[in-house]
Amino acid sequence: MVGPMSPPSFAVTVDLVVLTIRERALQCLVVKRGSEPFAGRWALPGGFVETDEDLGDAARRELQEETAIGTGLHLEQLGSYGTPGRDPRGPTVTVAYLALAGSLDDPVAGSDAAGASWRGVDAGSAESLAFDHASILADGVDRARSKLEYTPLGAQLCPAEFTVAQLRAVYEVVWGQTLDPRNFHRKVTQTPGFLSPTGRRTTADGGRPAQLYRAGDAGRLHPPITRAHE
Amino acid sequence: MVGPMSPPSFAVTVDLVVLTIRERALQCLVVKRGSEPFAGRWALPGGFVETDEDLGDAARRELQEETAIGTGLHLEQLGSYGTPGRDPRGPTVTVAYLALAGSLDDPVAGSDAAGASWRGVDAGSAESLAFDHASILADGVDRARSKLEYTPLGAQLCPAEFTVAQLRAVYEVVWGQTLDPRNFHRKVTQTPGFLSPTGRRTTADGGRPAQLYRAGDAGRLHPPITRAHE
DNA sequence: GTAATAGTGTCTTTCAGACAATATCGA
DNA sequence: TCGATATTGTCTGAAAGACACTATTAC
Repeated sequence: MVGPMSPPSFAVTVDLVVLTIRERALQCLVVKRGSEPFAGRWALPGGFVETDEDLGDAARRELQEETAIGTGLHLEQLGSYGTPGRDPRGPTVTVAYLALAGSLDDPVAGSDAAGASWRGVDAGSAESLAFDHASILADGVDRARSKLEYTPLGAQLCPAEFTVAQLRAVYEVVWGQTLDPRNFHRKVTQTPGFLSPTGRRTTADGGRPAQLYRAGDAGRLHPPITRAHE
Repeated sequence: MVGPMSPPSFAVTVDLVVLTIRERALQCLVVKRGSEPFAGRWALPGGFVETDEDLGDAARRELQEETAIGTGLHLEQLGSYGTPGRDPRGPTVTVAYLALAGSLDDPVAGSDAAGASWRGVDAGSAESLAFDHASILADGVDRARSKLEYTPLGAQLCPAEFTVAQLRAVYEVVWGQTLDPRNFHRKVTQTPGFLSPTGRRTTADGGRPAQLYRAGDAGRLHPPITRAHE
């Protein structure tokens, strides 16, 4: 029997998968790294957790520092990644968070980072991300796809006020399939708590003016919105 | 601008929520701690991650060392917990894993720990767990409840071969609600890939002999099994 | 036979998918 | 007027909930 040993020492980081819809595509917030390792490469926003800081608070702080986005964003823990060697600086575990941003809060500023931008989430353009961030991003997109099925979080990817058609576009882009406008309309308007009507209308899309809604207060969709699963 | 600082140092642990059904109740694997902090208190099995070790591997190793259970258990990452002060030894982040154990592999041995046992998961009996393990356990139970809806993992909580009635008992215990035997039978036997018949029968429960099944190869249930949500 | 559990069938309701028809705008 | 989009409605098929009924064992 040996005496008590001090436990192995790790650095802990948070990384954020922040998704939004732009140009009718699902896009992800990335920052250009200003320092080694991977200086000049694109990566998910994130950084070291302080020892007196909760994980979620660290995620919110890093998001604020690096991209000045998303006060009041819905943040959800996605998973943790600790494969040995994933960070050349030494043993590092990262806790990934997922956030969905409405299409309006797009202006992005860098402060800690050399730059920040949105980019598509398709496999090709994600390949070049630093660390294991391509894999984390893929997990985030998967999670977002699932969340849209059984939660009303699709509304988080819309502006504060939106039409049913805009919400449908979110689903179509995230799921990569077209949905029948009439059945979708029936589904979302008749699910209690999904949408709350503002009474206002917009005619921005041409055609008959559409009702404007904001996100309702439902926590979970019953029954879920179904999609063709592979 | 300051120079590069060494990042804050954390210990990283894994903790396991291992659930099974015993005595018609959902039970959880706990170990009695053999050393400080919380010596003599019950806790979830778990321990420090080595720096050259993947998180999932560490979870499997700790489970093996502390309880000699579960070679070939389904292991799934549950979430990470890093509230400052959660471990009196210093800054510690724990990555929790969820596992579902069939009712047969119950004998439990301690080696690192002073003892190991199953205990009910109800709020009352979980209160006394060390660290923030009561909260982790609650999250694990929540996750298990959800997984039963849209995956065939309920079969993982049964022996290798089981009857539809045994499977139904699993759902009833985990969800805390009774299900109609006839509708449940129709649902699980007609969902492709959920169950695979062995051809054998058992009469252990009295009455007409029941078909024995083993878990099928479906990854996801379409449509899901629904439960009354609150 | 009875008691007990397994399994089938049937009716009703709810809801998704397909799609016709109508409504209300701009040009 | 037309072209575009929004919204309502209708029909059909899949599947859940309720529950009668039959099947097969032990006693």
